[in-house]
Amino acid sequence: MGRSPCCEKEGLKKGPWTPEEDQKLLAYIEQHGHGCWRSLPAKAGLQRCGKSCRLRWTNYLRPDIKRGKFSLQEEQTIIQLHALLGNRWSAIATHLPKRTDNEIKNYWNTHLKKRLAKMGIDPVTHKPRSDGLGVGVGGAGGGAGAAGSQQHAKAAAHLSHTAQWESARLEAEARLAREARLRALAASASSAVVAAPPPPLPHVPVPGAPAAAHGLDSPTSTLSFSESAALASVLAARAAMQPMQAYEEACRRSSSSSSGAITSRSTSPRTRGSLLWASRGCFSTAPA
DNA sequence: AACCGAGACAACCGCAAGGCT
DNA sequence: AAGCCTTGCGGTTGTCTCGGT
Repeated sequence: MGRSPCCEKEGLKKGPWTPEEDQKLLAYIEQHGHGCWRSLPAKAGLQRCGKSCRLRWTNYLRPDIKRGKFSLQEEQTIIQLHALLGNRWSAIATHLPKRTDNEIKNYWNTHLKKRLAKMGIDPVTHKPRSDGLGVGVGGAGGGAGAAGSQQHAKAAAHLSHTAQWESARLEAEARLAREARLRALAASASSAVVAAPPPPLPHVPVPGAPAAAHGLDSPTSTLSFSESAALASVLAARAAMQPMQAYEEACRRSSSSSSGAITSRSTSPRTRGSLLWASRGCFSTAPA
């Protein structure tokens, strides 16, 4: 269980990546694939550690990444999956096409967590806070009274069981899918190296459509469409017990004061630059 | 115009799992 | 079986920008 020594070397650059570095990394991966990350920086002429290169590629440079604000559908998916899986961002990213775990994690920490807290929902347990905030917003039963609380407890027990089962199933499915993908990659590796095709146009999801229905894997996806659909059915069942209407209502209220977007600020300059760069066709498919 | 605090997000750090020798 | 190496993951930090004063 050793630890990667790649970052211990001296003389390696850290901090934000420059466009030149991005270009070098992209060009190298387009031509050769990433191969062994540890040896990549030297081959690509980068003064970075392999880990840094891998992160940059995974979270930023990959051509199959969608950037920009999250849709309401995506937010709901994140919240529901977080309720099921907790902080397992990679598993959550599996069900959000073209989103990276890092992006989802950041979005949760900077937006969703705060908003849920504001609504009186504990972002960790996804249950209404005991301080009385957010009445009628969270909880399966949602109502007051003995019958309501009994129903709530019943539903909570069911959810707990569902979450445990789903968590174990996800792990197994992810493992199987990963193996299948590796086999497929190995089979196609020889024919996918030179002459990368033109970059695909960014996929624009249909608002309101289930993520799985896009038929596309997320950047970190390890599950097939049918597997995603299976989880989607679980989510749908759970959604029936979740106060998502209240959440949507809260979103509408907040969006009316923040220009429709969930964020109070529009796309950041950094993101704007990335989008501009992507739109110029700097991205292209590359063997992973 | 300058300063300051908050928000947003890219990037880093350290740990753990799993493969390979 | 044991140790090393690579990769993946989640938590945290650093940096930049914007809005308010």
